[in-house]
Amino acid sequence: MNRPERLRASDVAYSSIRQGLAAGRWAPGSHLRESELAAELGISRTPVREALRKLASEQLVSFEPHLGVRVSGWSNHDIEEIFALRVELESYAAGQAARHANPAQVAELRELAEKIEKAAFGGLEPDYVGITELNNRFHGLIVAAAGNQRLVNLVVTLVEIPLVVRTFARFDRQELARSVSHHFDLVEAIEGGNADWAVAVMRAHIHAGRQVMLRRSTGGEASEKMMGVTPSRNAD
Amino acid sequence: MNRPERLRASDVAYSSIRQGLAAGRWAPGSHLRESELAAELGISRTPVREALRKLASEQLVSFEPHLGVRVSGWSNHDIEEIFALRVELESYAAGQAARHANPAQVAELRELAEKIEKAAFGGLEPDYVGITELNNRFHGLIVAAAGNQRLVNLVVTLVEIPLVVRTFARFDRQELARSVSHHFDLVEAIEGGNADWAVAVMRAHIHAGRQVMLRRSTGGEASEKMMGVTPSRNAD
DNA sequence: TCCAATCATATTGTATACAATAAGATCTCG
DNA sequence: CGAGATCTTATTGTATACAATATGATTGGA
Repeated sequence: MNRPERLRASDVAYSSIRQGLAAGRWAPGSHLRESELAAELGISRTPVREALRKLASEQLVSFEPHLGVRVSGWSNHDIEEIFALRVELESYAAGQAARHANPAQVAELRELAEKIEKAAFGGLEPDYVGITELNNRFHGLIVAAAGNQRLVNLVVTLVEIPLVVRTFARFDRQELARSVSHHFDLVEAIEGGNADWAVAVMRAHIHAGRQVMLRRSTGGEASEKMMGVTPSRNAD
Repeated sequence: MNRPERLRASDVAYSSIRQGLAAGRWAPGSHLRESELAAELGISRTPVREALRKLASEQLVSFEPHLGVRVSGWSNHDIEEIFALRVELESYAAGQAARHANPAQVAELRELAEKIEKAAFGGLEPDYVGITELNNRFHGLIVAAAGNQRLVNLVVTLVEIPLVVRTFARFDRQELARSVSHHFDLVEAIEGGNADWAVAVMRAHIHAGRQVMLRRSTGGEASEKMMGVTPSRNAD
């Protein structure tokens, strides 16, 4: 029935390395060697190279000729740049979603907003992994509802970065409550077709997220210029 | 003194193919064969593949597994998407430029605006190639003056598309005059640090450009869904 | 004659071998 | 002992050979 769907080795390599990056397997600044990755995946360097170049084009790793790729680290400056663009692009997306979203999309948005609330406050501790996953789907759906495929592509590469930095573990209960509240506001604005409201809420929502990201990193461990994740090995 | 600066074959391939795309060497939809390009450039398929994948990540060509790459065509829908994003991103950039641009950048902007005026109206016929080149530098400088490197990356990939479609040949004298006027307005707004003004002018400027692009293509040759350029060969 | 299955061929995908480059180690000379 | 040049080695860059896949032609049957 469903064909074997033979995967290309380069796709396997891409997914695998990308997942490793998101999981914080390598410390920011680590040098990724093509042969190591290839050996581990049981394939040759060729598809690994292809995967690494694609990841470089998404700025998840940095590439320098003859030196290979390094895992990108995210300074406060990077975070500022990314959130500044998210404010513009995602607020525009919210406005367009308010104009174009269909009832099914609105229903799914509401469902996601409720699930996020449950993941945040349904148990004794917030389920950060669940929140991250659901939040990405919520934001992704709004961008998709805007009906601009290129916008989707742009935002995906911007949003996935903070994901690497385990965003939501930085939120305290009050900040989580604010975020949840924004989500319901967005659903209401979009459902009502009120683009101006949707834009305003989204701008505020992203600004609030930006604030959390910057506050924690500067106030935390001193002089930690690069914010990454705790590597499980290969810290270089 | 200056080291030989040995170029990598993949970079040569990238520049060469990219230039060919901008020059309209292949019709939209054409199938680019790795071996052909490799033979022509006197290199192997490996660096050609790398170059093609990079061009695919910039959406200058489309890639499908096992089928290779095709030269992208630009439908009205594509143009709409691209200009919608340019309105948001470049107007934001203009606002930031008004806040952060230094006197040297302002001077260069004014110089470029004057050169564009000369290229448009200095001779008997507008120098479309010159206008395109200068206009790209003008817009690029504003984006650069905004001080957000990621914004530069995003806008570059959006702006280069219309370049492929020979934008300025679509402008009549009145439209050229309007465009030139906008440029001087932008310089004045940015020089005065008036972000609100700069944003407004840039939004209007991009909208006007969008209008020209869409009007010509729908009104011109009938049922021409894909807007490309006249291919010099290999129309497939 | 038309449709379907099979096969041939061109093209992409991957592996591997080799070349070129850069970083580090070692050695030499002051 | 230190600084600099040279050499070694690890890693990336490129070429080429081979495998897998998709497209189109051809053939056989209804």
